Amino acid sequence: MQLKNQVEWALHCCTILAALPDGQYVSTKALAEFHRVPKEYLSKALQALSQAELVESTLGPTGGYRLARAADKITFLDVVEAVEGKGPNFVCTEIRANNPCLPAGAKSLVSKARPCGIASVMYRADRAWRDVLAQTPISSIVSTLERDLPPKFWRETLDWFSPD
Amino acid sequence: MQLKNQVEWALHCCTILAALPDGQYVSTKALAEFHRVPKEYLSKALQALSQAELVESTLGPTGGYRLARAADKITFLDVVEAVEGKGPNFVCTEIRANNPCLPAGAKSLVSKARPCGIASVMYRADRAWRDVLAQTPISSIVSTLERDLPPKFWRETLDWFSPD
DNA sequence: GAGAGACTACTCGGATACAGTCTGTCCGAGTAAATCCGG
DNA sequence: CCGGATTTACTCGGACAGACTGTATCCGAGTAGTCTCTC
Repeated sequence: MQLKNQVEWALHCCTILAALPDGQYVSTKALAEFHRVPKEYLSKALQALSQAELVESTLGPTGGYRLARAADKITFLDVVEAVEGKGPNFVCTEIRANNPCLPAGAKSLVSKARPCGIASVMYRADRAWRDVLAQTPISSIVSTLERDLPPKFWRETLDWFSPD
Repeated sequence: MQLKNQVEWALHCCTILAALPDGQYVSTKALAEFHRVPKEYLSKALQALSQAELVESTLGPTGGYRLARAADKITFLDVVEAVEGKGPNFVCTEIRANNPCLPAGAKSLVSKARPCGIASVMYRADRAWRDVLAQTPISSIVSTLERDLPPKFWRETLDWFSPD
């Protein structure tokens, strides 16, 4: 059970978009070349972000993507769920209802009113995972990058994306 | 990104083993019929538990599985990791090192000493998930089952597994 | 009645098959900026 | 010099293929109880 590669790519692309001046569009091509990942496939991840309304796109030349809202209003969870889906990582198939000792009509014993104890624990864990992601905005990564990377490389990186 | 079905099955099987009298062996066949799950496939999950030394098996007739240690010493995390593997749900491929602005020899900038900020957050979330699972022993589910299920059905269920 | 051998029921592990998802590529349609061309 | 047509560069969406993983089945080898058969 492992998250897709696209999750990692989407997160890196979002931090790039967050680091650049507000409103600057960046093309899929540029993002793909920068990270050395297949352009057409990365495009799928960006489309997912677009559909989740985390980024917005413009067509035509000079087109591309930019964040749809402030970088501190976009969390890791937003990005992960956009790419990976919002479903929990555990799905209860209610196999407890297959207990041959339970009468056929005893659906009430296994109804939503008495959720499966095992599923409850798994859901709680899933929520803990999502909570951490929800508490971390994309902007926080920009800060650490700005602090950790030598200013020279940081400036060159930002310039790399700017036209002319 | 979703956990395997086998995880759910393994957890349910473990709670059954935990609920039965200490040391009682239960065959794969019985567990499979009880949960209405393919026997040969369930057997794979049980083998994984066996390999992780959470359960122990005996061959021959009256053979089967039983818990290898007390039910309050076996956590959800033990079972999940036995079936699903111990690896984190996010793997960092270090695509930040592909930044074309970084000189070829600047490996030190992206070394373990400065872990990728994005990966750090993902690992933190993964740890939060595992922490919840590690804090919940299998025995806790037995308690809630005993409390929620009418005693009649509970007794019949335990009897279902006992030879005689 | 006792002991040796055959039998049975189970686990274990490997081999195999099928479906679904992940990864990656290709192409056509639509769009907006830039360029070109004719008046 | 200006306005309309063409070109260009991008997004978007669908179709497709290959690899990998998850799901499921089957079978043979090994093992421990049980049964049978012989003395």
